Amino acid sequence: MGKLHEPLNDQSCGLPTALEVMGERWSFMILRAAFNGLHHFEEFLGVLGIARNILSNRLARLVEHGIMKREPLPDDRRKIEYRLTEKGLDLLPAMLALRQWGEKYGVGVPSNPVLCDARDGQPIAPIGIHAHDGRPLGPKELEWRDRADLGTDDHGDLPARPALNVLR
Amino acid sequence: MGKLHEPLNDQSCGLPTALEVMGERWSFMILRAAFNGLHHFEEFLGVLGIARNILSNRLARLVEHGIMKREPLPDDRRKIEYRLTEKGLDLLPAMLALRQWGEKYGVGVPSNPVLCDARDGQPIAPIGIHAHDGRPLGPKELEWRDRADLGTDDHGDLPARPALNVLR
DNA sequence: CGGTATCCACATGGATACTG
DNA sequence: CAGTATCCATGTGGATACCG
Repeated sequence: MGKLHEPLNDQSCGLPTALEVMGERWSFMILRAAFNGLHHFEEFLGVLGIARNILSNRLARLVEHGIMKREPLPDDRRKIEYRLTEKGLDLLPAMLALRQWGEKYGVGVPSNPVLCDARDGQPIAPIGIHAHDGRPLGPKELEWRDRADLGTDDHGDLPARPALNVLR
Repeated sequence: MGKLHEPLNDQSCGLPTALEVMGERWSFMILRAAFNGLHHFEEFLGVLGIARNILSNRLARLVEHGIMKREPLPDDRRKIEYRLTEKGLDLLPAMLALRQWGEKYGVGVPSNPVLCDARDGQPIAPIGIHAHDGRPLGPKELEWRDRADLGTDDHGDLPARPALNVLR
């Protein structure tokens, strides 16, 4: 395979950065399991049906990237807990957005469990794009702008293609 | 490598579905380029620095999955345009969520171009989780609930782990 | 329990040449 | 221009045995 562990050739966009960590399919599944409350090596092993060496490798990589932390339990130092860090928890919106897309276009089976507002017990709203005033925005109300046009100077991301011309 | 093209062993969650399509790193990068306005084989080729055969393969797969469509131009049938479908466009929130995460924890360079509200020109709000009334929710205001508890019956996703116990 | 260490299968990816 | 066809390198993943 190509040079998988060289950083992707793009320094100015966050997407390649995210991909470098999440680009491996098992990392995603491990994260999902972690979000659903799994903490131990053998739990992941059983639930995911992943090989030991791969699980070991992926957990180590997630820890390296600061997405999960590894803590031996005080009572039995052989027992180890893996927990999401803040950085890992911050992946929740991305995970949910992907999951919702998969539910919309996949087999069509809404999945379980459902993430709910703890206060009223109601399911959360679909992840979407919102203006700063909170109004939800459809793809037609969006446009690309150069950051420079907003006041701050910056470098390019992709060759300037300011229009979301994907929509006409 | 394992059986990469067997569906991931989970029928009731949308995340594996999404992963099956987006799990390949190049697919992500191609999608990003498409969202930024690229439409042609050689454009992708030049911008992404991907091998011809891989690009060909990934484009075909994206078309297969209904995420992009391939249309020969009426004037010159050799020229082909690749465009995002509705299904592809619906990946935008997930892409943005990942990108924002990457920007927050990556090299820290905010990327270009910036997606803005076409009406007021202001950058969109960060992708986040919202209650049905629109109020933004932090991780501590979230909890997992079984779908059955909401009225509709359903099957399991992962072994029942209703609590987002990741947060305490 | 939570890993390493091996060994092996094969998918992904790069480079390059060729084609309609 | 938009691909195929080939060849080859290596990363990902599975199975299994072993270890502290």
